[in-house]
Amino acid sequence: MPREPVYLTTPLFYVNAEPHLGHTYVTLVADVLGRFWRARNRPVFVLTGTDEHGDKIAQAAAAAGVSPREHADRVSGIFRSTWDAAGLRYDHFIRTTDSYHVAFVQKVLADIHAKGDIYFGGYRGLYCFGCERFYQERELVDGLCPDHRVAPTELAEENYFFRMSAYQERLVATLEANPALIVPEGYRREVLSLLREPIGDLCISRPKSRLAWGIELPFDSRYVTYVWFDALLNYVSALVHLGRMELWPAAEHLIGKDILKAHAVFWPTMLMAAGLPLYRRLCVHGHWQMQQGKMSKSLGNVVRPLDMKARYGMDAFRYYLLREMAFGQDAEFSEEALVARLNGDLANGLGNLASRVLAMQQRYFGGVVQPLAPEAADHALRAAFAAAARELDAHIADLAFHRGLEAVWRALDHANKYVVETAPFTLAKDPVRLPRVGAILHELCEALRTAAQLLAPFLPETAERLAGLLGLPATRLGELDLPWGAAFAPGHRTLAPEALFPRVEVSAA
RNA sequence: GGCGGCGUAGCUCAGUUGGCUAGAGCGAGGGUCUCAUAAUCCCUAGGUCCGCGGUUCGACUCCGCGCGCCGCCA
Repeated sequence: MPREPVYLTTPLFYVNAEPHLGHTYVTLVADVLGRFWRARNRPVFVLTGTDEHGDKIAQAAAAAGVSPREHADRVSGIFRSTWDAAGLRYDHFIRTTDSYHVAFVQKVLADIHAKGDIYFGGYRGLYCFGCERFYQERELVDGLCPDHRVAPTELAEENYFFRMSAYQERLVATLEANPALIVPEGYRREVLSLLREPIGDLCISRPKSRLAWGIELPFDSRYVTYVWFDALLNYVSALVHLGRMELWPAAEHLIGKDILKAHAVFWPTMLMAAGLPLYRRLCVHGHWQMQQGKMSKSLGNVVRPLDMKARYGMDAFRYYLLREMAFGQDAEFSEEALVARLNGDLANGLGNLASRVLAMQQRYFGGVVQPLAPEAADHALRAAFAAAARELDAHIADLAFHRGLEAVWRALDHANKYVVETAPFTLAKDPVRLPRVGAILHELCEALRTAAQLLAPFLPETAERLAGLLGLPATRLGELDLPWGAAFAPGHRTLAPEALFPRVEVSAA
């Protein structure tokens, strides 16, 4: 049976800032889902990249005394190298300045123009030359530009407009017919509520006299295309370029709630105009609120992923982000909470379990795994892990990463309890009971192996290390996916324990 | 101003279609084991479930109003 592919996308990151927590979170989610579905034998493709056109980029480049292209090259390179260094995987990295992307955007613009869904029209508004942008009345302070404190000029400008309004009705009908098109549910309702009002048409051009750093309109060289029309098309242009359009209907866009409207209104109507099917799902996450603590103040509240990796290890950082945020809702970021998760869940929970099991295996049997002889408590342990596996799958399909991890930890907690209740360290004092001790430890090795398998998409380094300590140096999850009892052949040896997660002292900050 | 979300133990939150004495984790306090990363395990919190009304045999869970945060839109 052919497996349905999963095409995951992150937003294209605007090259006006270096990678911070928001960029990192969504890229991490793409990485985790990619690993998760690959492990379940579904074809996966992950796309990320950078958005490089526009006013702000041209300004930043000018301020730095370089060309827009040079500026974009530099920052785009930082994004790419950051994801690589952080171990966040993607299959293709697209830049909106890539020639194939530019060509594709122009082709789509030409097609929609020819079809009659792009028209030329006038626009009149209040323009601030300092900001190089139009202002709404309500944005002004005492009638003045809030930044420059000068009165904006009333300016009339002619531009091209995309006939977005023509697709409003169809979009509403589509959303109503597909309850899972936008998740979590709250965001779908928000979009439907937004669509109760006329959405109007979308201005998609800027005269070159005002902005030259963009993709030229194929039907009028005096203009470049503006923002979203350029950036959104990346999701398709990359596939066209790579000859992978069979992935298109499988698209699952991961975005932050700040760009919901662009992805839930602009993008679907653009696809309709372009004659393409809609994406499968739009997955909207909340924002990380920065705690105004002393730690982050000096850093300007910027959390840099590689700093976190250096300080706590990438897996601990990954675990914290996934465990602490309910996908869709806002969450607060704090290093104290990260350390609490690291010490409590990772070190005391998972890490310590591995240590005690491997130490006993070593001490009592020289690392050699003994035969199984399941009793009631053993069956209960197995059941706990079987339940965790089921719950994990259900929660991840729902993007509830925090619930999925919680389910795995319930099983790990059960295993720690099992150690105390079966007390192999006490039984070991009586040579007659040694076979039972061996059987208990075998059960626990299976528990650890199962944990490694379940956690691999979330904590890839840890899963690999744990498998190695168990004497199963398989790096591919499939090799760990065995029936309980099948992983350790007679004579199999485990290694001496080593701390998976050293505790971090709370005062260190 | 319109629409939507949220408001549950110190903290972070669960609480399916309304129903037995409202739960978990962390923190805090007490205890235990000793295999382990001074870790594990056990016990302990008596919280106006934002407030006020209403529907109901019965509401944290439904309805209305109000208050407080937050978001989107105008």
